[in-house]
Amino acid sequence: MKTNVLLHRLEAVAIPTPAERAVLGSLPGTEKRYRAHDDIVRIGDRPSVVCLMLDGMTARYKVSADGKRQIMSFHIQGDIPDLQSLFIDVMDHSLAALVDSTVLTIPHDKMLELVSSQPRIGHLLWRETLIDAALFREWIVMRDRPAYVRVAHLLCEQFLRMKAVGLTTDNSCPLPLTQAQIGDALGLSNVHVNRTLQELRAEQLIVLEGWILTILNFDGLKKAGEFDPLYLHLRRRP
Amino acid sequence: MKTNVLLHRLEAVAIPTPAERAVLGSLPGTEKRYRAHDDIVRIGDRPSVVCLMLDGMTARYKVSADGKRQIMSFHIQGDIPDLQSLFIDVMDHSLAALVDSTVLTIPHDKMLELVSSQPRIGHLLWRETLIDAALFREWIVMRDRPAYVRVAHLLCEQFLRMKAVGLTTDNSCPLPLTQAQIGDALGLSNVHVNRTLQELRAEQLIVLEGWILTILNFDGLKKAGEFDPLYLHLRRRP
DNA sequence: CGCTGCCTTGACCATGATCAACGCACGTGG
DNA sequence: CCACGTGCGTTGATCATGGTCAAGGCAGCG
Repeated sequence: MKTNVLLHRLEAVAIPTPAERAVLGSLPGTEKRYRAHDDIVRIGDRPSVVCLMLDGMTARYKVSADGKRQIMSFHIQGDIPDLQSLFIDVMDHSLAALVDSTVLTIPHDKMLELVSSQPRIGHLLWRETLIDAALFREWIVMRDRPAYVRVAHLLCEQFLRMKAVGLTTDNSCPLPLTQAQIGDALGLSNVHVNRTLQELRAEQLIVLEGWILTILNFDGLKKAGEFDPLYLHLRRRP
Repeated sequence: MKTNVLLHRLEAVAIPTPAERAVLGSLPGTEKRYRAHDDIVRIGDRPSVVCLMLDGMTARYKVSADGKRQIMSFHIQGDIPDLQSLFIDVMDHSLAALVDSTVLTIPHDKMLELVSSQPRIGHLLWRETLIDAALFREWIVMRDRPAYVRVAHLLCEQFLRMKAVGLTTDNSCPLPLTQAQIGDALGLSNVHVNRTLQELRAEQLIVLEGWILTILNFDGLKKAGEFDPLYLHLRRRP
């Protein structure tokens, strides 16, 4: 079932009933593949589907007045980056694949049926969008910290989000981002990202090469990034 | 009816049915007053109510590692700044009154009854939280622009949000913020906010005195702030 | 073999922080 | 009614974080 990634996501918070599982499992959708750098949705679009990420990595972004790309969030499997389009007609930002990625596009009307017939799933999806917002808030705050803190913080966040969906092995996770893309997300130049990563490497906190991040000292990295995972709301089901 | 401000907010998007109006009107809540600087909810709290703002101005904030207050959003009448607590148990930030403010606290269970019995209202409230998120995204992007742009942008945003709830008169709106608070929101020092405001005044774009903002040249201010209101999703009902 | 994309390094520079001080309005108490 | 304190706005001087520009290296790929 392609919607397993979604089921898995929701299961972290509440145990689905058999009925809910059935409805989720029968959600119709079309699998689509995008190449790195492809736009999936563009600012100004009025989508009639949402995208459930199955594989790869995408980013929401805007282009600011001086032409710089500003990344506002990264998305991995189980995320529905454009869920907002269910209730807000016009996209106020774009969504692009950063590496080759697979998404399941699900028509708005099917999603609306889902949240109407299964209100609890609706609430869990609502919750997901609220956590999105929590990440945005954290990113606002982090923009005021020095580059060293910002980079360390981002690495902590990415690792824990990867871990939550089972994409980590030991202390490693995929991180298919160029230093320029990290810069676009943190508001730093690629040059400065490079220098900051070197610092973190020199301190034996991380290894980052070939799209793989390995965290050698998570406590150290957390301290470097002033990182408190509270805002991720990763709490497992009580 | 104290929930009129909420009804008014939702009416901007969809015409409520008589049943919906009735349910909204009978929402039970307790009016509470806060003085300037009071915390309404604190990071780490597990609220059992949400706060519908009736009057005044509040801000969500966190305190970063070096002790600086980081404001992430401003809230005015009709907003429910802590609506997220309906679905996320622990607060990941605090909410404070910036001036003397009045809120209506509504128990979670009443809100849950509301969104269950009136799904369309639920969807409109969901939409409100999605617009919140859109503002957060915009703030992330703006953090990369120079101080002059950031300040102009914030003034545009505040004016339009005030206008949407009917708090403007001609080209003026209340703006009960100290320059230090503006700085906390924009990631600028109070000193630099001061200098930037002087620039905007010198260019005959604004008058800002005694908590009242007057926009002398809205087009000019929009240009200065690289401001495009798309992200506010202020569209009136079609 | 020669692109092209990405990482790396060095030199210089600007935006905005910090520190310090002062003015001014307002409120409070003697 | 005046003295004082406090909060806020204003100004000047200095400094640092991180941007920009420029160049080179290296690996993968057509």
